[in-house]
Amino acid sequence: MGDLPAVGEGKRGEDGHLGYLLRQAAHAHRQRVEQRLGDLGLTLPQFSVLTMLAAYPGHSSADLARLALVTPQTMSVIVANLLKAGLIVRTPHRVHGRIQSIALTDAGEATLGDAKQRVYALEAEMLRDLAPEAQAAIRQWLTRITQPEAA
Amino acid sequence: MGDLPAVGEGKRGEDGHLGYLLRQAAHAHRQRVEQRLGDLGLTLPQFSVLTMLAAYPGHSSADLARLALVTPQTMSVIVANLLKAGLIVRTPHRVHGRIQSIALTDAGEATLGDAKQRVYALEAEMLRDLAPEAQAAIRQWLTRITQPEAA
DNA sequence: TGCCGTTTATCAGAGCTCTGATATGTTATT
DNA sequence: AATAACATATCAGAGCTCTGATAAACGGCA
Repeated sequence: MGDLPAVGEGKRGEDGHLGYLLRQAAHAHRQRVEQRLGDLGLTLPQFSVLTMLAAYPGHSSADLARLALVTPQTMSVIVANLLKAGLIVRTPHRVHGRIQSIALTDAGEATLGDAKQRVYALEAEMLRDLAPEAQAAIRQWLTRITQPEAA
Repeated sequence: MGDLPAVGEGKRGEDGHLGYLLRQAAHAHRQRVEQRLGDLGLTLPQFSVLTMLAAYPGHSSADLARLALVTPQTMSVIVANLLKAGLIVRTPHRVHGRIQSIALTDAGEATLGDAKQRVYALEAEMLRDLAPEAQAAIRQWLTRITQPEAA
């Protein structure tokens, strides 16, 4: 029944299917991030949401969902867990009675500051020894296939 | 409180963080695949497992977990759902009393054949109009950051 | 032979993600 | 003013993914 190939060999390497490579790369990165964020009790999606809130404060869960390209239900779960951890607070919107504006707490700011250093160091590692043209090609491609029209 | 950027603009585009771009690209691809596989009732992880079993038949759930870079528990869930759908079967290993060898059923083969055409067409779309050097750079990078040493 | 470490499989609990459905509040149309 | 359309939030159910713990079967070594 044949032996199994090692990571990076044959179909598990550069000859593999792009979807497979893409999934594994994203997965490996997430694992590395959450390993380094373990003692902060922060997941990668949670880190993303905190980062978004720091850049665009006062927005709603629905806004964040659009920003992260996830459904409102998904964002609702992440927001609930951040609330439970005391890293964000929700206040009723002044004008719109249904909207809940979200902002970072002091604890949220502090945790985000800690986490950013670690995550950004990891990102620099990913690009180490990469030619500028290669970096540009990768960024362009990732951006392109994220667009709905790339279908 | 400022407006939100559109997909592909500012931090949501080529200037964004790599981890963010990587996550969104993998996510967008998965969504597109599962949309096209919807009538087969197949998810992307399930498709991956069927493909692996076609290439390396007779292996165990633990083998598949190593192949897909996921934990045995995760693979156990996927295998259970494929069993429930009748796309795979498990038989006790001849020599080793604990191992369960897994193989595709006829239904599994047929479903995989259907799915492959759609998924591969999607992959070709992702690479359309891409220079060979850019393709190579992307494949190399994805392979590299999947390796544990890329940390 | 008997114990120890490894491998396989599985149970429990948690977070992220989806689709589908429902309730409520806002805005536009008639 | 009443209705329709839209946005926000939430509940329910499902699949994927993890960590941690447990049990069973195999292999090697004292």
